[in-house]
Amino acid sequence: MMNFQHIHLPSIRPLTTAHLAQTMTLLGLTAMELRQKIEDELAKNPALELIEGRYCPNCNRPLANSGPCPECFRRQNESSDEPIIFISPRDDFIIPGSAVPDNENPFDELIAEYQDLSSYVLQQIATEIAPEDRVLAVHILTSLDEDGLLPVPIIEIASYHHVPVSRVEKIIHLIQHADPIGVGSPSPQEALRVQLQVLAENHPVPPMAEKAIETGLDLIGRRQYHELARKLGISVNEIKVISNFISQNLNPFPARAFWGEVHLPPSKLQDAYYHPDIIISLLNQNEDGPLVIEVISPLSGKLQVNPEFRKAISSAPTNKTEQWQNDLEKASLLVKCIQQRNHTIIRMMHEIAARQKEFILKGDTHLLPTTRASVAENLALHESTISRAVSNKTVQLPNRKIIPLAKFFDRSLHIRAELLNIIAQETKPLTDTEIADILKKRGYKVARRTVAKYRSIEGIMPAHLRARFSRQQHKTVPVVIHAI
DNA sequence: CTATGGCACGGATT
DNA sequence: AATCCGTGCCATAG
Repeated sequence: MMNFQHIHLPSIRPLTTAHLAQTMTLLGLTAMELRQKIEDELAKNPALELIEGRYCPNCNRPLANSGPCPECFRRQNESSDEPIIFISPRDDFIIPGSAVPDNENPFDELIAEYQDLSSYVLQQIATEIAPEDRVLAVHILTSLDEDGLLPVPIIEIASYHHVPVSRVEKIIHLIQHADPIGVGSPSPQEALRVQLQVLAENHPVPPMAEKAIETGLDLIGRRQYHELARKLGISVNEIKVISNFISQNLNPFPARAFWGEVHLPPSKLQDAYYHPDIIISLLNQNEDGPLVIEVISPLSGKLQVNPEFRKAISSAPTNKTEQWQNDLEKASLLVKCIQQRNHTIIRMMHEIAARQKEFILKGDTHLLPTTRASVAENLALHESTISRAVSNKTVQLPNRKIIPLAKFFDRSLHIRAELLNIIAQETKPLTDTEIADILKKRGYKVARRTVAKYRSIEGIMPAHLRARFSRQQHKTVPVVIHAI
């Protein structure tokens, strides 16, 4: 049923245990980790060679420019509505917002040139700032770091332009309330505080959340709920609600697409955001067309066993032959394993895309609960293979949000999304039992107790605490700022 | 008496 | 084998 004949990849033969072991290891790596690994190997193994330049990783033809191989692309495009899927070398990502222009240059030109975070924000606030403050705004915006925070002290900006600090502060205030909310804040705390305030205008927020952010963000980060609870004089559970709420609804780094549920060390998290492992987009922005799936290969050159080395091995000095032989084997093994990895990921993404196209296009409510095991079964792979392939990886969706690949396997996401809908539309605060009933009517059979759990996961407070907020008019503010 | 959270159990998933 | 998740039961708060 699936046709991969157009993708030229090595056939799958019985593997040696070494082969298997390494394939497994590589499969669990993110694109960026793989890149590191390859660089390490290149450095210490003379038998391995990277030919610089652009080659199609699927058919090995040289390519004129970056992006997909036109030949492979065309061939797949012919086969109707199947997803178009290929390995895509991308070592030169430019992420919107990460480019920090040199602010020596004339500002307006820069703005025109960079379609990035700075100009995006400036467009929003342009009409609200006095012309003479424009330079200030641009200075601030071009000084933002890649997280959307302002690393420069306000005083410095003020004295540079010989204006009072209060005037700079006023502009920062404006910037902070543009989308993404909190951008331009001097610290994560500040960004969270602004987001919380804006959110509180239209939605219930947990009591004491602001206090918690101010006094104990680091404690929340380290999950030391007990200590914070003591400090604020509230229960540990309330802290948990606050913590959930923050990670679900707020974003300490306004320029980043997601934060929270993924508990990776900061450096890994950053990599995950800037370098997704897979990119899904639409062909010509057409919602009815096939999905285009790029499996990122972190190096653009061609990785191969150095033919010179292979030849030279017969004339190796006798005390080195064993060493060289060893290098040669390891090199060819690595190359094979990387191909194997790509092949597996491609097959898996093909399967996932076929099952979850609705979710990819329309969002959380359309996720079909799926297990890794069932995908494994369909592809005749072992469950642990899929587990490896899924873990730690991130996907960029057509809406440019980057999510963990594991989200495709969330058992309850669609129900939680529906629950979010219900609560967003409620006129009076609904109790858990009532929500459970509504969900049941809509085809989701869940126990009342489970509704409570979902609420907690989503950082939503119990009915009696939602009460006093609920009559507020609903502006068109999304319930969840940086969900997905 | 009602709504909700804590704990713990068992089955599914990794 | 270890972990995650949905659920039932019970205690507690309002």
